[in-house]
Amino acid sequence: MVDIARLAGVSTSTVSRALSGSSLVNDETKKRVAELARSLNYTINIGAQNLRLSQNRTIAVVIPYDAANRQHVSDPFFLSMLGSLADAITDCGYDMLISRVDADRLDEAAQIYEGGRAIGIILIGQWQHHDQLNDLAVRRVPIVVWGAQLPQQYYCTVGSNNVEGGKLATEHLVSHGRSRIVFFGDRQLPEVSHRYAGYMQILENHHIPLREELYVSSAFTVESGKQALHQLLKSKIPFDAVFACSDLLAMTVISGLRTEGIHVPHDVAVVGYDDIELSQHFHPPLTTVKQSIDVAGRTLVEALVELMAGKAPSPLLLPTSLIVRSTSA
Amino acid sequence: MVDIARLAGVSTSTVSRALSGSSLVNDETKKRVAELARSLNYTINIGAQNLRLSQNRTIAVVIPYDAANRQHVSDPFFLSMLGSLADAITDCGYDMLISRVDADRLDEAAQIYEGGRAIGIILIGQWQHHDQLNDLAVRRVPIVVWGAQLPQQYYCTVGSNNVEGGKLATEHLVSHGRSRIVFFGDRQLPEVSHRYAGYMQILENHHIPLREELYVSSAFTVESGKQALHQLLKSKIPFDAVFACSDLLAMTVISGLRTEGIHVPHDVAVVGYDDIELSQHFHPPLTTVKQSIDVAGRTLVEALVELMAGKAPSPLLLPTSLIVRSTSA
DNA sequence: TGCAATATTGCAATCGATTGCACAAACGTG
DNA sequence: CACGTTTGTGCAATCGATTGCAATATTGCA
Repeated sequence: MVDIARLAGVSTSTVSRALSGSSLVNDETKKRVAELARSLNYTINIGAQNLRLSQNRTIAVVIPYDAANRQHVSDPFFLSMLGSLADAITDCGYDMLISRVDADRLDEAAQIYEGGRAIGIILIGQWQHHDQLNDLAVRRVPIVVWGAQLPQQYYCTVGSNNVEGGKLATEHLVSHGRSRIVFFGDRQLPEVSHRYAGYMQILENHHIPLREELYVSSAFTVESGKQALHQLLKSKIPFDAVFACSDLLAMTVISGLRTEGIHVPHDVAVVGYDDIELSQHFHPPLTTVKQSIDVAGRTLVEALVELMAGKAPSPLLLPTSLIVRSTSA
Repeated sequence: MVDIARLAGVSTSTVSRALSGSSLVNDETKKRVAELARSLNYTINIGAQNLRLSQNRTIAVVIPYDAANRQHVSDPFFLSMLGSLADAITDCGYDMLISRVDADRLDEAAQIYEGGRAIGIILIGQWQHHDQLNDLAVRRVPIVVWGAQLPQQYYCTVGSNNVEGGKLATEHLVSHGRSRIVFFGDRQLPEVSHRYAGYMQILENHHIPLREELYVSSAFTVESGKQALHQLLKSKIPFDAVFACSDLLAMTVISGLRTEGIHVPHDVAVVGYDDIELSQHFHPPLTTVKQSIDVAGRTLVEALVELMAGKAPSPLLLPTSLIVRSTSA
């Protein structure tokens, strides 16, 4: 900017005003400055500008990760969410910073905000970090979390209606005559526990006994799903349906059953969760509970914008819907 | 920082030095400052620090998008790459900024660098932007592109060996007795054109005539794949294999063929490209050419780091490998 | 021509950090 | 006790922008 000022024979004040289109500057001077800036490939230094104006257009997307497992980012639903957020954040004119934070030190996320790195945070992966997230909210960090609404919650969540989703899937399976429905997922996680609650309620409505042995604990990874299925089959517990907590798990289950000669949906019906793009191209096309990822991304950003504007957006539950395809006929 | 200085009864200079662990500061003072900083939840303002030190630990990942189509980020290979980059960039201690840039104005990407927003750029999506990318390189923007190496190229690319990939797939199909192999993709794109070159060469090696009608142009979207397949089937051109330029396209093709009662691999063998995670869970499990996404992410970052260190890394070709599963027996 | 009103421009302080240099206190030595 | 060292701190300039206020140039009008 100093260079431009010198070449244009004016002060940096004038250059600054000219580039920001201030009406205080002569049109001719403005034009001269603009041309010089273009010819020098000059770009305003955003860091300095942000410092001076103490503004910022960056939203941070934080992904907690387990330092012990060194797990990588690969879950398709998760990645789709990232894509959706990239779209939504860009459309609102913000920049998007992706940050992986040690799950045991989520307060580091606060530093992203307090250090002026970003003006707000979207966190994907509520897991069991409820207390840490509450701490962040108490510190007045503008943060919106993708996940389930819990009691005693001071931070804002956006999530799909997991209870409803659990009900939809279970009701569908029951209405197709299934009664020994395996629940496949980790109910220690808030979102999954809500789905389990929906599952239980439908069973109760239909006077179907809830069997603890039909709860199969599995993390969201393919490896974990394979193992859990293996355990289940080995235990010889009879079942005629599986409600899996993600499409990826559902696909894993279907593949596993197929190698055992168990036919889907004839012998065992399967319903997944998420409706990722590949579910419809899977064979057989997957019956699943849809969470609209596009809507999710947009809603997260909207909630954050509200929060940053000083409002207190209430936790949001997005509707889910059952997509019936061929794994549950 | 001023507050801390006042409370600790020292100057900001001392606070700055204390926090940065300078040996010039008395240990006792250091401790006092550190405790105050902790109790006040103080975090250093990174923007100001960057400005003063003219440093920066941010790498921008740029995704060109077509303003006309408003297409969203959803391709699974692409999303996996994003995840892989997030891992690699974080592991190297950098921050990751995601930026979608109008494909016709890629020079805007230069502003991210020149404006001090990031110290280097990784661009995913070479498409047909060769000239614009060359312009960026000429402007000395540290940029590494995921894509194919082209003649007259001044920017650094990292990509898989597409010619080899094309050969692997075609050779495999030919060796299984297929001779009317449809090539499914858009050969106007550099990477695809290299795969096509490999395809052609293997055909020639085996004295199989190259038939223009077996080239089916399709973009990387499901929609486009469906349409292209529809055209192909309508034209009644006989074929006994398909080499699709992505796993997503391969799955689309297999689904489409199945609804027409054409059996894979008995009637038509199919080979995909990418080896995304879901390919192995697809039914039938997909034979495909693997590009290792983990390696890709790490390599892109390494190349960029070299480039930023002032070296001139040569374009890199990552090896591809054929993963034989059940769609090509 | 003289003076007020208006249009442009520059000076200098500021955002929050870092750091070279000067200075003061404490210490060691002859 | 005087003087050179070592140690610890503070002052003030700096990074690249913005902006209130003062200063100057231009114009309009009596």
